[in-house]
Amino acid sequence: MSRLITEHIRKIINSVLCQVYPEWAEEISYTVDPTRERKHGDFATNLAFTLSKKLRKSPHQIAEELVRELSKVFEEHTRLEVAGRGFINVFVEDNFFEPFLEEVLQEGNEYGKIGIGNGERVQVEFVSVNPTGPLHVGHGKCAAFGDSLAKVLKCAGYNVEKEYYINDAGTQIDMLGMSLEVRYRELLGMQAEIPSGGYYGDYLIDVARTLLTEKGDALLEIPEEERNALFRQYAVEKILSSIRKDLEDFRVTFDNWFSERTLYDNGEVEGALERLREQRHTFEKDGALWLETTRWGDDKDRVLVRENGSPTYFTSDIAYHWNKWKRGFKRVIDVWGADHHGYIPRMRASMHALGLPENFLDIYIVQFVTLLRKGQPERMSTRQGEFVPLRNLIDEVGTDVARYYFLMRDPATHLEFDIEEAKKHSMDNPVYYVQYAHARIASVFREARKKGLDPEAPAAVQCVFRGELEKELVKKTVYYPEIVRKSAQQGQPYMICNYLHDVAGAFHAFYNHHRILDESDPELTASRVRYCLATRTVLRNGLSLLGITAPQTM
RNA sequence: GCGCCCGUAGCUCAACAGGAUAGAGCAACGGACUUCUAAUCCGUAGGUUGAGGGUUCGACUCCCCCCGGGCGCGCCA
Repeated sequence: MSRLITEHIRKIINSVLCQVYPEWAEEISYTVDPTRERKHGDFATNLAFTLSKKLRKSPHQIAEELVRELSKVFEEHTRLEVAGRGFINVFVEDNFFEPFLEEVLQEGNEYGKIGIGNGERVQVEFVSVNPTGPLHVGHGKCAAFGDSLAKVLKCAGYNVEKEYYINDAGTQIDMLGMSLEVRYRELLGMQAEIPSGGYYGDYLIDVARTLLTEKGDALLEIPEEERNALFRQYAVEKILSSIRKDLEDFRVTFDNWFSERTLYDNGEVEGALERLREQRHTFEKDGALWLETTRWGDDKDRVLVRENGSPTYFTSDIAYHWNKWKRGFKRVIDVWGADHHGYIPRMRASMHALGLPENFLDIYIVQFVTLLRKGQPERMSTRQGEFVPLRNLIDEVGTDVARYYFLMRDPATHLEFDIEEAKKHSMDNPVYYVQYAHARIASVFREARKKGLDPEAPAAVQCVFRGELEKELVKKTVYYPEIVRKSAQQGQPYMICNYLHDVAGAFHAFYNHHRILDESDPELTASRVRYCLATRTVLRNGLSLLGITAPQTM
């Protein structure tokens, strides 16, 4: 388990706090952050400001008192000062970082794992695209986000399961089956028209073709009900397997694929309705059964069972989440496309209606992607058949680039993805910037081995920085566990991207100004190789959280 | 009309639970390869954080109002 460097400082401060202001030590909240500017030291805390509210004394005065006490407790190689209106700045000697640097090297691939999740069971459900057509680029953004979020949470100590919910029931699937049948008829030379609301995409022609070769040309003679089921099932099966293939090539995997139909087959939809009735949150009106979602802030109440007796999609979704709860998840995360955000209030309301804890369901909304090509935006919509399949993007820019671009921003914001820019192998491309740093380290290590050095061997050297660039690099490197924590707490993998870009920048600067392998100075070489080793570890581990490769050469 | 998201340098975005003089990259301009990969580095320039109020020691960050953009408001899924 990796240590957080600011936690280390915080512990020291807390111990003093307990002595000086025991009455506030518990409840006071304050920050310990690395500073932006060199003259403010290495870390700074706003403790005096937050205390000043409680103590009704000036921050500056409090800071001075605290510094007097803190100086007694801090190690010798730290210096404290009061700055500005009451900031406490902490200056540390180089070897302050030594144990943290050593930890990176010791933990290797495990570095960055922290325990804030306490092994709590969390489920991340994402993509869950209807098996009615291929994945498009927007789905790709959801896929990259959900997959990476799950990895980050796992790294933070949660027990995470990834799940794909297959909407294999309902009218859309009926439409799909009918559309496939139309394509099948066309192949047999018959006239047929795709029903309105059906699926026009060419992919169904391909499916019809394999259906024809696999099952022959006599399918239309089967009685209607059985035939419909056959076309439905066949279409879902084929499309789902192509979705799986796309996801696999995008390095997105799931622990579980959950079928909506099983909820009906196992009576769980009925069970959920039963539960809602027990909780007395349903009522009948106009021949339908309703859930009083307005009670928890929804705009209007929602229908659970239609006048014709069939449950709505909403109902099976409630049953699905009830099922998640019964499976023992303490917290579930849903990742939805932006077009579903109007669905949030009723979903939250239904969780209340079931009697589930307030924080059980977490919903992330992923905004759309605008794909640009030479300034020309390309829209996507599954129905019209004019969409950009994720497959095309993977083929064109590759999985690494696509994933990075999807992950580098808050998913709640619109993303402009310029394909031409992304294809450039240049500094326009942040993916390569990060990967290049990793490849450079690999290259240095190859060179070292040629010279008979083993860069991976433990070296008996201490942190003594020759210049700010070395210190900056090490400081950033050992900050990695904090980034994992923040990223997990806020559910934001983009923080990993920003951080890695930052580390890569620190490395490139270091690399350009310092000779790493210096035969005239073995000790210097040894310590610089250590910095490289630590940097490589962090780059590699961070990239793996993003599902992006860390290349040896470029 | 109502609800949610967004608005920061010319462009794309940061700013980590309210902290110090708002930072990067791209684009522009000027420099650095007899050396471990120049897909790199160093420097210059670029801002009333959409507008206006409020909260306080302190606001890009929180509250109110307005402007602009996106999305959603089915007994569809």
